[in-house]
Amino acid sequence: MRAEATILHVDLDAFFAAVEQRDKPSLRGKPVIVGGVGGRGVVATASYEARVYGVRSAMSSAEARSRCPHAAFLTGRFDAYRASSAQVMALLRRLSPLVEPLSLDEAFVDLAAADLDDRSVAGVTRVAEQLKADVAEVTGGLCGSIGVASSKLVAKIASDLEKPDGLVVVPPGTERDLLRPMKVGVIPGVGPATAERLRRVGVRTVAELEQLSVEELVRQLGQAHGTSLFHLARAQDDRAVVAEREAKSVSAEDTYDTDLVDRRLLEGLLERQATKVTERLRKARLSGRTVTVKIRLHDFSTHTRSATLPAPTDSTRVVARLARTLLTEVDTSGGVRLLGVGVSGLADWIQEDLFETEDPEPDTAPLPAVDLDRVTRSRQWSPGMDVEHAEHGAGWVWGSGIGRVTVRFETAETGPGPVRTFRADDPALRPRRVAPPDDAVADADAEGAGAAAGADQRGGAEPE
DNA sequence: TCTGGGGTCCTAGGACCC
DNA sequence: TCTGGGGTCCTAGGACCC
Repeated sequence: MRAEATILHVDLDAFFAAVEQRDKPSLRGKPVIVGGVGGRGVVATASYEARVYGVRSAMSSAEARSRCPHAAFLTGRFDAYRASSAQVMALLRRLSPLVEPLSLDEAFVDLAAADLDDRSVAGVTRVAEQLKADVAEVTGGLCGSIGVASSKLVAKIASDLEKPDGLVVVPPGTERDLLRPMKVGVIPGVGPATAERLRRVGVRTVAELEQLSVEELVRQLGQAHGTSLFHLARAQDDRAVVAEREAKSVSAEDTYDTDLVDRRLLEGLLERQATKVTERLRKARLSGRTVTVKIRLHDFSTHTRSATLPAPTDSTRVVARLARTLLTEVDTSGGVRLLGVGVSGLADWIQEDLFETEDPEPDTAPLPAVDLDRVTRSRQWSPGMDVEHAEHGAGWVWGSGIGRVTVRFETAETGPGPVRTFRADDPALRPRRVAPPDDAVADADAEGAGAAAGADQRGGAEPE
């Protein structure tokens, strides 16, 4: 928290809907709803005319339609939104080099890094008023709401106070008085689950939140969330405006209008998503080590399965194959409503390039299928393990825990491949229950056996 | 016609290292 | 022999944000 109100938060009003109304004059003054129009769509943005009818973001499109049947329902035109967003962000960067976009329609600007001679409340108010005028001009009439304060927390809350087309500057020193009467939910990070937990200990407002000790908050909400909320309740917030944030993951997911059961269809859809994700990775010159498959079943329960490769990849083949294998770990026989593929553990593609070999198409080398029925020799075994841990010609197989078997796909030709853990009850695994071979017991007893297995699991394979 | 899609961050447990 | 302790990596799930 600084002595001056130099953190500015801009939030474009009903952004997607506003772009539509700007581009299609016939929609102006009418309720416009942008979002999924399919059977399972939800509202991304509702114009203020639609909000009158109680239509809100994240509401199902079906409900929105019953509340406001005469609204224009549109699927998003994201290229148009991106273009307008870029215009606004460019404007912000002219104001200050320190701009942190939070999404297409929202950003923090650090005015302390701006070339400003008057940082008084009156001074930053003039800056914000000019900015609003500039936004309208460059975008062809879009409105934004602005909050300016001594911290990110208060600037963001302030930008929301007079929406749409709002401007609130919070004078330094008055932050806590502003927050105290507000519901705890105004604090970013306090969603329905946290609000409910707090309600159960008698806390509804920020003033009441202030009464809780840090120990009590940590007990209720965990270390990170508890301590952070303790400080935010007191308007203590030193988070910096960070201009360049690196992506941590890239993913694609789709919800289907009907629950899907057909295995081949699911695999095909997974493949398509893997293609989308890896194309985006390559475009961003990124690659990643961890592949995650997300599956939402008919009952809306959501499951993820992930596996980490020994080296980063941006290969469609590798990601698709691993995704397909991961899919087998979840029982989808009841029907799948959502399927998704993500890649995380991102690495800089350029850096990886330095280690590229001559092979122009390393992706095309097929990974060997590990035939678990032919697993013969136990590599590590400990009493009580459900599944034998073994190695065989096409790959290493070993246990990383009771009831689990980890396989590394690796051959002399392909080198280290993906590592994946199967559950003992995985139908794809069909482990044979065998007595541990003598040498495995000896290995397990021997000192250093664990270390050797660990090196392999790291994707090691490199000789020490 | 309940409940999108793209993300981020945190927790917790197990394995493993030193 | 009756049992370390800190740190990291990995996986699964959940809360949250726009």
